[in-house]
Amino acid sequence: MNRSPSMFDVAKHCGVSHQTVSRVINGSPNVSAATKAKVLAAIQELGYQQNLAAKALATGRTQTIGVVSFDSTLYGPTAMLHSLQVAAREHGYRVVLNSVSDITNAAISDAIADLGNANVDGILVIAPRSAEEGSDLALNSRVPVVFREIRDGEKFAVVDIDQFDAARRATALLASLGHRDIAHIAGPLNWITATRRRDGWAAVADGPEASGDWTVRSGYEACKALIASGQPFSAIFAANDAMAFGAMRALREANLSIPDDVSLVGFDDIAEAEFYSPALSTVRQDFDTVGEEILSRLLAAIDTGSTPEGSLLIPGELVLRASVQSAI
Amino acid sequence: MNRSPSMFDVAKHCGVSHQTVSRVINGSPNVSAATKAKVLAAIQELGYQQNLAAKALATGRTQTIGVVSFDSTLYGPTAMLHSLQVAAREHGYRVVLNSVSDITNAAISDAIADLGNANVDGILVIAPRSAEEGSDLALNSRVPVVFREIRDGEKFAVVDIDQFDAARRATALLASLGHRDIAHIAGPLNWITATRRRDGWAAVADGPEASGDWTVRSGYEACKALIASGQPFSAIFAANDAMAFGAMRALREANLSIPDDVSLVGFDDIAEAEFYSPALSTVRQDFDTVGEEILSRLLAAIDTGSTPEGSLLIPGELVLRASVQSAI
DNA sequence: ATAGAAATTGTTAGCGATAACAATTTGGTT
DNA sequence: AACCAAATTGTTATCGCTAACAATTTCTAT
Repeated sequence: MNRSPSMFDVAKHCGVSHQTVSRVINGSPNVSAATKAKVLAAIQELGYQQNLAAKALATGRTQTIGVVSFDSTLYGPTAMLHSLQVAAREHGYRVVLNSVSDITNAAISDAIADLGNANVDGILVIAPRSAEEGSDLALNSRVPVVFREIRDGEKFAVVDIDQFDAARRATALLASLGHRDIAHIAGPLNWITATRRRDGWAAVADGPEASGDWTVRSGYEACKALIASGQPFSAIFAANDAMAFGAMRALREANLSIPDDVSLVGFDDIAEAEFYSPALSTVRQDFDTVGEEILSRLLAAIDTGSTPEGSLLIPGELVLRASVQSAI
Repeated sequence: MNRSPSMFDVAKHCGVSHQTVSRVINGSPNVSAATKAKVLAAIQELGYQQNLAAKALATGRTQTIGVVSFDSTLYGPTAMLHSLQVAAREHGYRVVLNSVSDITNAAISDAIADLGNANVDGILVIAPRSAEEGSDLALNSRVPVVFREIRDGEKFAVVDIDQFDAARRATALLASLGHRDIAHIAGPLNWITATRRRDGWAAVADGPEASGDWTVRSGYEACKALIASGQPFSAIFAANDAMAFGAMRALREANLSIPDDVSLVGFDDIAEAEFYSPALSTVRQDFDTVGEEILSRLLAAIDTGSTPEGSLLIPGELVLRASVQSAI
């Protein structure tokens, strides 16, 4: 079992110094074409691969960013991670994942700390944040951190879709169609995202409210509860498409037609939404832009050695489909 | 800008040698309780964090596995990655992601090579594999690699759901209900998974066939094509739930009732499937088990320094719901 | 031809940890 | 009290790379 060749092996193999090999690998301009070719050939021949640990130790950089994600197959976290990966690869950065299975501040702090000594150059927290009171998020990271979501009052750098505004506009759309009683199926209210969307709804509408946990089933149950409550409503704004889909089933079972009896709006614009019956009106979130922006803020902080600051809110995009109708 | 404290700083701070600090950190049994406490206090006070790059350089281990995943929000890859992360964390391993955006052998080879010099202890390829002819997958990795899917003829270690068998059983179920003409909506046939499921269907049934790209829309189009072809069928086996959902819409538009006119079976058992109208019969894949098995094979190879070998096929689980009915 | 500048190469010293071994302290027996 | 073994600590070399500087070669202009 012979160990992998090092720079010295390559250097010896073609009669130069290891530093010259290093120069070739790192694209230094001051290497003659002849030696460069020689070195490259030796690298090829020996199957040399750079040892990143050694490089990291020498430079203090790893070209790796840590990502704190949420361990689930929910659409939001999944799509966000996907977009981020694409952005990271484009910028030549690797991604180390550290997902939390619950979104408490304690769990997220732990994840950040763990990534901190995994020698990443910076950290991106794309996991949803908890709305529950309790301990603050202790951020004693030596590397810059950018969030996708922060609590009111926190001063960390953040890039997100403007959840409140998007929800407000979605609800306002229903109101503008003449709906007076607009119900809401909220997400789990220990998620900040869920509270933002709820608040956006509440800023415009007044109507019955129930909450689920983002799943289809919970949307179904929540909608049944809304119906059973006896409170009138002619429209529902659901905090995500999956729950809206569950609501569709509940409405159908109650012999309520969409959109004739009840207009319905979701949130996310998942691929299926267009194919629901009827096609679902919803809010599209541009995760690609969020990914690019959040990463570029982090990279800027890494390069300048500064602490990332400021917040960027990207508007959601209303997508109008057959599930809404004028109330008149 | 003072650099992070090193072991030497901690050692000096409490008057021991750096090696003793190392022993405390790595839980060596031969440290007196008194010094241990002293060191721990100093670590706390200085906010010392271990430098993983240095540790990796010294030990040759990183406690990190590389994962080659597929860059998408499709259910399969997403769920697989999720399960894997959970398993990795349980075993104390970090995950470095390197996703490919196309599944050619070339792209996957590159991703493996890149992870290879990212100093990972082992590599897991959970990305779907391409069925297209062409260059073989060159596996010149210095660390062990386990796959989630291999081509016939490849001799790499592999752990997967038995796609062929699951598809065969799903189709056989329809046949046992008296269906003679069972159509198939295949996935993209440049995916091995799609060919396996198609082959499983073809092993039992004979009927019209169309193929999509896993999306709802493509299932809708494929089903319309099946209907337009005029060939008779009383059941459809779709290669995933999303396409089955698209097919539902096409059937409804053609005034065909499910399951009275056409029985329908999908594949994946996504959360929504139970709430389709009618609820969709499908095949559930136990990704958690795949994740655990694939990881434990890799870790075994890492520990023993051996090359991983052998294959494990985990059966899919048929889930029977309202979308199928006897043909009689 | 030759000095001086520019380009190219080589040498040495860390980065922060572990491994292997050496040195010291502690404890138990006679 | 003296001695040996066991437990605890310290010392030095090393992992593979880059940074900083030193040395050499090559070119250009007189």
